[in-house]
Amino acid sequence: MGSLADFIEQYLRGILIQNKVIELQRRELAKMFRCAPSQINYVLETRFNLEHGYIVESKRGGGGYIRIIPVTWRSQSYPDLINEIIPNGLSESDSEQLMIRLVENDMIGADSAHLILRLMIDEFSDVEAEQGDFLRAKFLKALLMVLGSKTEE
Amino acid sequence: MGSLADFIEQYLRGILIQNKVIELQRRELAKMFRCAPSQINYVLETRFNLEHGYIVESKRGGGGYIRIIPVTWRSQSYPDLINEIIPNGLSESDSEQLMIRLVENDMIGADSAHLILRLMIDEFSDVEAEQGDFLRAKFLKALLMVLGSKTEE
DNA sequence: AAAATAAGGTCAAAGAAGGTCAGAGGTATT
DNA sequence: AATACCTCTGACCTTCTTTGACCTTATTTT
Repeated sequence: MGSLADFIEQYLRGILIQNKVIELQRRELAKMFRCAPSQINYVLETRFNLEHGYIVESKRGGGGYIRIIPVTWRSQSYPDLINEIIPNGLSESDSEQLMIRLVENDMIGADSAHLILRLMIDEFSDVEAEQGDFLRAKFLKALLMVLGSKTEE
Repeated sequence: MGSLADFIEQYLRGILIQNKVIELQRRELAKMFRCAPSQINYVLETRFNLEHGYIVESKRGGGGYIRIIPVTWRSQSYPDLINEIIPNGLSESDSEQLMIRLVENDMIGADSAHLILRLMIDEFSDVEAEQGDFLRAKFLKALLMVLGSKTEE
């Protein structure tokens, strides 16, 4: 049943109940669980990625660390939803159609939609066609991720 | 935990909250932190360079000193400011530094910054280097335009 | 003016983290 | 049983920090 990865995951989740953010050293954690340091990376990659609602930051060298920051989305599986809705490339006209749908589905306000569409057309117009489509998609995806996160400032 | 460089950085930032400009002696500071004088240069180069928003001046010889001067962005209209701030290309580490400055200048919340940075790295990691830098810059520009418009949903 | 002294600057090398990836070994699915 | 998927490790890589030996510049003393 519980694999080592599962235990490490549980341990980290436990800490996250008490703390808003985790900051730890890969070496130390690996030592604590008597495993290879790269095992920690495995746990982070498979259980604490953005889709799962976590941002992982790290620094190498002396004083290095790994930091885990939870993100809350407006709904569970929000990232999945976005990935479902947005294709890998968006032409200008694709973008327009999609923005209309997003407004209809209450994912963004009408005013924002106009601005976003304008930017998707203007800002990326000087980018080579295929790159542009690609960038538009990436941009919209990321934008929705940010807008959909309950980070509140 | 924090490296020595981090502590020295903290110390200097603390002083900068009280004073508009810092003037200090490398030798003294090194003695205070019991480290090699060149360590001070390291801190200045990595944490108080122009990209981080500081100008460092110094003089050698008797009566020598090191001066740290914070530079602030000229406040202008939002779109102009964005264009002024963001260069044509942003490497991953450029992005990190810039995000820190954006937070320091209250242009975005700290939580959003972490998320945006993660997206800027993840979304373009499979793009060829130079193109990636270019796309990151475009991306951040457009993103700030949307986030900076208070259209409310 | 020359010499001594008092700063700060540079750079390479060692040390201290964390990252990556292929492959071995398990477990589950069909 | 065969295949596919998940876990785990170890060898090797990249990045960040810290120090020390040596260099340059400014001031003060002789």
